[in-house]
This record gives sequence, structure tokens and C-alpha cells, in this order.
Amino acid sequence: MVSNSARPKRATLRDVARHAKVSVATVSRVLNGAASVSADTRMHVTSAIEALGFVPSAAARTLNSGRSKSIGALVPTLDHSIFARDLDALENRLSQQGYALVVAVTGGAPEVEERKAMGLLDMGVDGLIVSGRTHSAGFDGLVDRFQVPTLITSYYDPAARYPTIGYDNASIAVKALNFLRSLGHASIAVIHGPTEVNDRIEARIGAIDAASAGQSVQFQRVSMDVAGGADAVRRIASDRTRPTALLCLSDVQALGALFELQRHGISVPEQISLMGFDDLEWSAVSMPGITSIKLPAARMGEAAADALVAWLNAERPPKSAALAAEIVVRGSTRRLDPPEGGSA
Amino acid sequence: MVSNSARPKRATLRDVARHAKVSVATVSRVLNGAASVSADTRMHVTSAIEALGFVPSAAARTLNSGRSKSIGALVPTLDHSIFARDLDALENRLSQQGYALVVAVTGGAPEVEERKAMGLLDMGVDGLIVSGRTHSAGFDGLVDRFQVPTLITSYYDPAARYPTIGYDNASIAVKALNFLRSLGHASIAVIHGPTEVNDRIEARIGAIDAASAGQSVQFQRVSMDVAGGADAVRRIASDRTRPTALLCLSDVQALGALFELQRHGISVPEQISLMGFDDLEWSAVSMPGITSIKLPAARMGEAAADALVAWLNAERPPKSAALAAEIVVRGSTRRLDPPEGGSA
DNA sequence: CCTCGGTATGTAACCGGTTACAATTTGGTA
DNA sequence: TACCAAATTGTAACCGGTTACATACCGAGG
Repeated sequence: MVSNSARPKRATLRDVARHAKVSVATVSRVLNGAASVSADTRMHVTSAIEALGFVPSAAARTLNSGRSKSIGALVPTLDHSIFARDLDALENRLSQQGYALVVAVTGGAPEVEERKAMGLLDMGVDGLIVSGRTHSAGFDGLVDRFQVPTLITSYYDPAARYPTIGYDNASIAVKALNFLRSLGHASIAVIHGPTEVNDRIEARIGAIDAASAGQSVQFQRVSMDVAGGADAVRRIASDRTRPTALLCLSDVQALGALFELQRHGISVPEQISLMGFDDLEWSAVSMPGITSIKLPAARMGEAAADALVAWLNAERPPKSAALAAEIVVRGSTRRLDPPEGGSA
Repeated sequence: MVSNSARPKRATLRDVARHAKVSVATVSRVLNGAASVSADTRMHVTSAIEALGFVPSAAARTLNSGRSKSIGALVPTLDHSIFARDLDALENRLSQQGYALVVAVTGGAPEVEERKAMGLLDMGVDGLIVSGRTHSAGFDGLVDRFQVPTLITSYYDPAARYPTIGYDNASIAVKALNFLRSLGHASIAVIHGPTEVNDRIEARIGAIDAASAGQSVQFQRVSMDVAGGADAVRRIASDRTRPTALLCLSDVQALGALFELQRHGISVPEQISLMGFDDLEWSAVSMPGITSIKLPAARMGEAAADALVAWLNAERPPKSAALAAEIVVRGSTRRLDPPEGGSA
């Protein structure tokens, strides 16, 4: 148990100066490893610092420099591997560059995002990273007022209000659709989460819808979790004309779908093909493995960190950048047998 | 695209004072809603603030108050639902109380933890939350030097160096073991992740080992992910005398184990019972559902936030608190048939 | 008419660093 | 020995707020 009552106030730079019998400027020089301090005084100062257990105040440094060396991230949730991987990499890269990461969870609600953005800006972050392109007017107003460099991730769109570092959700979704088509699937169910709070999903759906003109593509909107995937299958399983392939816009839903298909005795991929999105870790291990779109979340986190830090240093915004996503083919999808001769 | 070059420096409190033709003190009074400001001047000041787009500097406030209104969390990883749930709740509760959450990921490595702790303290967090009881001497030294309130989570141990808010890992593990025993299982394999970097797992294993004296309990150490669970099953499946139950110390591993058992054609729970830990979301949906220990991660995050904030306000450390964990019984475990008559 | 109590507002010190500029010391040279 | 540049070190202003204390103004009571 740490000692507590009457916490002794920390030593200040002036205390150190007094103790070492030098001026505050000299102490500051030693602290910053600046030039022209004789080895002798440097030693005195160093031992005084040691003796007093001196620790420089971050607030004072920040007040002078005008930079807090911290950046804020607004994410819809932490409890989704794709964001976790992103943030993990982001934090690592930022910490390498001397920045701390302040995290705020929005749950996808615009008003929460605005409130938490206010909190982040109020505490003085040097930059902001948000997920998705769409934000409330209030949010934009805040960014304007605080004049803080702001970056969008998980979404690539060079025309967006802020620089974007992310995926081209639309073309990736079409890529997935075309992959299933190339296997001969013509009746496809797209399983996805809510779109209001998630413009990435919205973009994917929109693109698929546009690309599937005239073909049999149905959309199943469920919750963005394992249970949601199961729900979707429950709805579809009872249909008289079942789709031959399921495209889940998240591997989380794909996992739920896989289990529910098992529960219904529908075998994957023999009776139905299943494809996911994100390439989460279980997709490689599941039985069968789930064909998925591999999104480079970690690379994205790093790229975002680098871009934002560069912006802070260069005083000019980085260019938007798209990250490549690729299809990982596993056992959950198979080529549809051509209609043989035809019972019809 | 936001305007960028030559970012105009933000207005200061003195600018506002000048613009409103009052003193800085008056402006400050208006800002803090303090007493005794005539409605007239208040209005002048307010509109001056509006006109200049004035935003108070967090650094200056912090410098005066000595509190940054931010707390730091050191976690092994973000990419594990149990921490994500914890942090999610933690962030929410903290933000309610006006605190920002600074996250640092350690990967479980003590030297990284120390380095990142230094970073957090250096940036001026008012408090620290760490996972697990065990920390390097360097870490303890830092906490001493900075005199910053520090809380341990995920581990309940009233005798620890810092207050703890978490689970009694040892007794929970024994509870799980006893549950399997009560179903008649005498030969059990415990599947767990690395112990060096994770004292929660270590505590669970130790307790199980002690409680299983003389009985057939084997330990399978694998990686702490889905693939790890699959690995463990791969090792065990080929044994001539297979255990009748698998106890995975994480649901992540349980998921991998479930898939690998399917792959080997071993049915759960008929041929082997499977039990997990954490009660992650898929455990309720999987086929069969996975019996698990439900750890109240979100409640823990909230409790930790409340305890730390109370500490900061009261200047005295909170008492350690244990959170209850309960067994959620699902289809993956079954009562072992009594040895009938006996072929032996 | 003068003092007393309360309200409204201003002045300046202070939080803990950084840094421009001044002052002092040192060493080498004319 | 006098003089100048380089190397050290000190002084004080400044970053942008907060706040103790002083001042100014007001109507009420004596």
C-alpha cells in the first residue's frame, strides 16, 4: 500500500536550482541536454535532481511549447477486433514518436462523438483521429474552432473534409461480391450491421447494391455481433429458395452465421458458401476456415499515426491514402456446380 | 479539407479581456460561472469570447490546479475482448466524471510496461490503472517518484502493493475445476496461455494444481489465442487416454478448441466436455454453447474508475474489492456417465 | 454628511517550466 | 598588458490561465 496522506508536493525546477546553487536556466539546460554546460555543474545539477526526486511538470512544458504531445482517437467501440488491432498499432507507433494516445469511445452515436471530441480537445490533444467519413456539424465546428489536425481512418475518400487513411470500402465490397459470382453464385445474401452509425458498412452496401443490378442479392440487416450473424441465418434458413452464398460484412457475423448453419444442419460449403470481412483470427482456425477479406488494420493504424505526426511537424495536411485489401480464400466457399442438364 | 498553413494562434484570455474592455479576472469569473459579475458585463464578455472563438488552454488550467484530469491505463493488449470490455466501461465512467483515458499497450512485457508507464507519468496523468499484481521494480520506483495513485485490476489481492479491484483468480479457477468434477470428470486437461507475462493465469493454474492433488489434471500451455486452443486439442487428440474434459482458461482458446475438436470428429459434449473462461460473446452462440465463467469485466472497469476518482478526491486510497464471477452452464459440458459395470 | 457592508471589478502575483538577452569568466592574441 | 571572441551562467520576461487582495461604487443607517 502506497503512502498517501498529505502527499508531499513535488520539487520544482527552482528547488533544484537552489539546491544545486545554480540558476533555473542552467537546470533547464541540463534537463534538455542543451549545449554549453560545464561537466562540473552538470554533475551538480544532476545529483540535485536525483536528491530531490525532481520530475518536470508536463503542464508547464505544454504551456510553453503549445504542444501536449498527445493525440485523441474517437472510435465506435473497443470491443471489436478490427478497431483493437487498429488502435493497438496506432498506440505503438505514436508512443514511438513520443505521443500519448487518448481514447474515447462513442458507441457510434453522433452526439456522444461530439461530446467526447469536446472532451479531447478540451484536454488539449494536438491531433484527432476518427473512424469514418461522416460526422455531425457540431463535430466539424469543434475541429474548426480548435484548429486541430484531424484525420479519418477506416475510410478512403480523397474528397472528404479531412484527410483519410483507410480502405476503399465500396470497391472492396464489390471485389467480394465478384469473387462469389466468379464461383458461380447468383443468389447471394449480404449480412450486415446497422448503417446509420457506420458509414463504412453503408458504403459497402451501396456499392454492392449498385454492382448487383438485376441479380438476386438480398440484404439482411442484423446487429453487429456474433448473435447478429446467427439471427440472419435463422431468417434465411427457412426460406424456400435459399441463397447459395452468404456474404457477411464482418467476420464477427460470419462466425455467428457459421454456428447457426451448423445448428440447422446446413453444411458449409457444400450446401451454402460463407464469406466474411476483416479476416479476424478465428477465421483461419474455424471449421471450415472462413474465406474473408483481409483488412490491414494494423498497417492502417501505423499509417495514420505517421500521417498525423507528419502533419503536426510539417504544418500541412497529408494526402489521403488507400490501403489494399485482399481476399483470403479458405474452405467456407466453393464453386457452385453448373446446373447439370436441368431438372427444370 | 481544413485550412492549414500559418495556423492562426488561438485567442487568449487577455485578448478577450481587451476586446470586452474588462480585466482578465472578470473574464475568468465569467468562464467559471463564479459569483458577482453583473449581467451586463457577463454579456459583453460572453460575446467577446464568441467573437474571438476563444478556447481556454488546458495546459494553463492544469498548471494552476495541479490536476490534468486524465488517467492512464496500462493493458497487455487491446485485442482481447476481456480487456476491451473493461476499458470500454472504464472510459465511459471516467469521461462521465470529467476524466480522459490515456491508453498504453504493453504486450505484457515488463520493460515495455515500465517505458510506457514513464510516458504516461511524464505526460502528467493524475492516476494509473494497471492489469495484474506483478510489476517490475522499475515500475514501482516510478510510482513512488511520481506519487501517483495507482490501482490494480483483473486481480483481487488485498495484500498487494496497490489497491486491487478485480477477481479472485485462484478461487474462481477452483470453482471451475470443481464444477467439472461435480459432473464426474476425473481426467481434465487445463489449457492456458503463457504465465510469465500474465499473473492472472498463473494464479489460476497454481490454484488448480493445488486443488487437484492426486487427481489426473494435465496442463497444456499454448498461445493465448484461437490458434492456441486448436494447438492444444491437436496434442491431446492423439493421446491414447484422452481427458474427459477440457478447461480453457480463456474463451478465445475454447473457441479454437471447439473447432479443432470438430475437425477431429470428436463431438462436444458427448465425447468430451469443454469449458471456458471469460464468457465472451460467441460462447452463447456457438454450437454447442460453451460453458464458461462469466467475468464482469464491464463492472470491473466501472468499479476501477469510481475507486480511482474517489481516491483522487479523497486523497486516501480505496479498499481492494473482489468482483463475483459465476458459472454459465451451456451445452458444451455434460455429466459423465458412471462407469457401467465395467469393461475393465 | 459620513461611515459601514456588500457588490462589482481591477491589479498583480503565481503555477513551473523555457528562452532571449545580459553578464561574467576564460583563453588566446596583438 | 590590453582586447576580443567563445564558453558559461544568471536574470527576467513569458506561456495562459487562477485567485488573493485592493479598490471603487452603491444604498442604508446614524
